[in-house]
This record gives sequence, C-alpha cells and structure tokens, in this order.
Amino acid sequence: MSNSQMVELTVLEPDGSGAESVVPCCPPITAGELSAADAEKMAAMFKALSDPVRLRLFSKVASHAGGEACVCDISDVGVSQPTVSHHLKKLKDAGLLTSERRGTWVYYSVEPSVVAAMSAMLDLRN
Amino acid sequence: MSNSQMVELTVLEPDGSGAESVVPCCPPITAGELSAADAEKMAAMFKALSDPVRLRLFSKVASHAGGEACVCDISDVGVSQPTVSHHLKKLKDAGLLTSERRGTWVYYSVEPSVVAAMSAMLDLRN
DNA sequence: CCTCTGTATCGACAGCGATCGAAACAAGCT
DNA sequence: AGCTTGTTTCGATCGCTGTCGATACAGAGG
Repeated sequence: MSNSQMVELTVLEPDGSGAESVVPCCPPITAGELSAADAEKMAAMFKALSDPVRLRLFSKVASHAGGEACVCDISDVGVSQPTVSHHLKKLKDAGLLTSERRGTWVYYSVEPSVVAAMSAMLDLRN
Repeated sequence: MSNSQMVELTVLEPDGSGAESVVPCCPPITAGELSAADAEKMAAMFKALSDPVRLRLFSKVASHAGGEACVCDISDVGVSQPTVSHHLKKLKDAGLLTSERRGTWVYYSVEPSVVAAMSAMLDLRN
C-alpha cells in the first residue's frame, strides 16, 4: 500500500452535455503516478482507441473538414453497418466524439478537450 | 471503397532491439485518415494503455527518476505478482517499455519515441 | 549444493467485447 | 398511409484477455 508521489488531477466536469460522466484530466504522466480512480478514467479513453476499426473511424472524423463527419461519409471501414454504429457509440460514450442529428443524417464531431487531455498526458517532455 | 485522403506514415523500423516489430509513426490524426495497417499498429499501442492496472504501472515507471523502475518498486497495484508480470510483458510487447535485468532485479524503462508518437498523433492543433 | 527472494511462465476460468443478421426507429418522400 | 434510405438497438456467437495459484527460472548467498 505504499505510494511515492500522487498528483491531483484537474478533472473538468462535463456538465452532463452528452456522454455519461466524461473525463478530461491529467498532467504529463511523468509528473507522478496515477491514482486508481484516475487510471480507470484514462484507461477508458485509451480503450476507446484500442480497436483498429474505431481508430479508423475516429481518424476519419478528425481529418474531415471541421472535425465533423456524417456517418454515411465514414462507414466504409470493412465491417457491417451495425458494427460501425456500435463503435461510434463507444467513441461517444468515451467522450471522444459527440453526435448530432440533422435531418436524415447523423454527424459525429471530435471533442477536442478530451483528445487534448490524452495527448497531454503522454507528453514526456519536462 | 472510397477514401478521401491518405497520408503516408513515417514508420521507424525498430532494428529488432527487443519487442516484436514495434511501431512508431503518425502525423496528427487531423492530417488524414489512417490506413487499415497503420490503424492496426496504433490501436495495439493504445490497447496497451487501455487497462487501469497497466496504465498505473506505466505511470509508475514514467514518473520514476530517469523513467526507469525496478519491478519491486512498482508492483503494488492491487493485483497478484503474476498479473503484474503479465501486464509488464504486454507493455513491453507494445513497445512502450523495455526491460533489463541487473543482478537480481529487473528494471523497466519507458521508450520515449513510442510514447511521443502516440502523443503526437492525438495532437489536434493545426 | 541448497535455500531464499525476485520475476516469468503455465493452465484454467470467467467476463468482456467485436461481430453479424434481424429488427426497430427516424426522417423525408410520394 | 406507405415506401425508402439512414441509423440504432437487439440477441447470439465466439474469440480474446485479465485474473489467479502453481510452478519454473534466475541470481545471490549461505
């Protein structure tokens, strides 16, 4: 039960705007070891990108103009359409994407702050 | 089978120094969509950090002096010793950590280039 | 050589998750 | 209302993986 250093994380409360209790947090991982709770949160975000199909879907959205894309524009990733929907839901639940219906189509957008938190956490420079 | 943009990734060959065919690559994800092959490689790296226990172990190593730590220093994460060893192996196989035996103890170190590649990929600024 | 401590591997089990087809829901059209 | 197209949900299957205890391996010191 020993732990050398613990760093308090700045958890941005996501004002219940969509995804279920999202996460953002985290100074560079070199700054100190994660608590069990923070590790849980961050791991969930990394897990969202831990599947090749999801990573491609995410990359398609992120590289689209405005960081936003219609499902119909990105669903060509070699799996069935229900599977695409399932993966988009996971990315949304993890807080990496948000979705909005506009008429017939549903558009997914990247959530910049959450992605930035992951990037910052892996930043090793000191 | 349509794809808007494709970006060639700079894959650094890891000169068979340890982990099995490691990965580094990747311009910011906003630059263009990942190919199936690159998505596979990057997803494997994110998967390594997608477990809370692994993320804590990684954070303990990264936050240690010199980005290096003995197993004995970090194995207090609430799971059995074999499980710790199993997770460290996964981090090593993913290329995020390297290991070296020095006498009785085994030391794990972070592989900065690989971690930097993940961080850079998630960098959304343009 | 034996023992002790540190670490890795093995084998088993349980739960999670990626995938699909089928079906439901949503919105626009005629 | 019915049809069509886009998207999500449901149920089932099946492989993957996190976990453990037991065991094996490695090095240091008696």
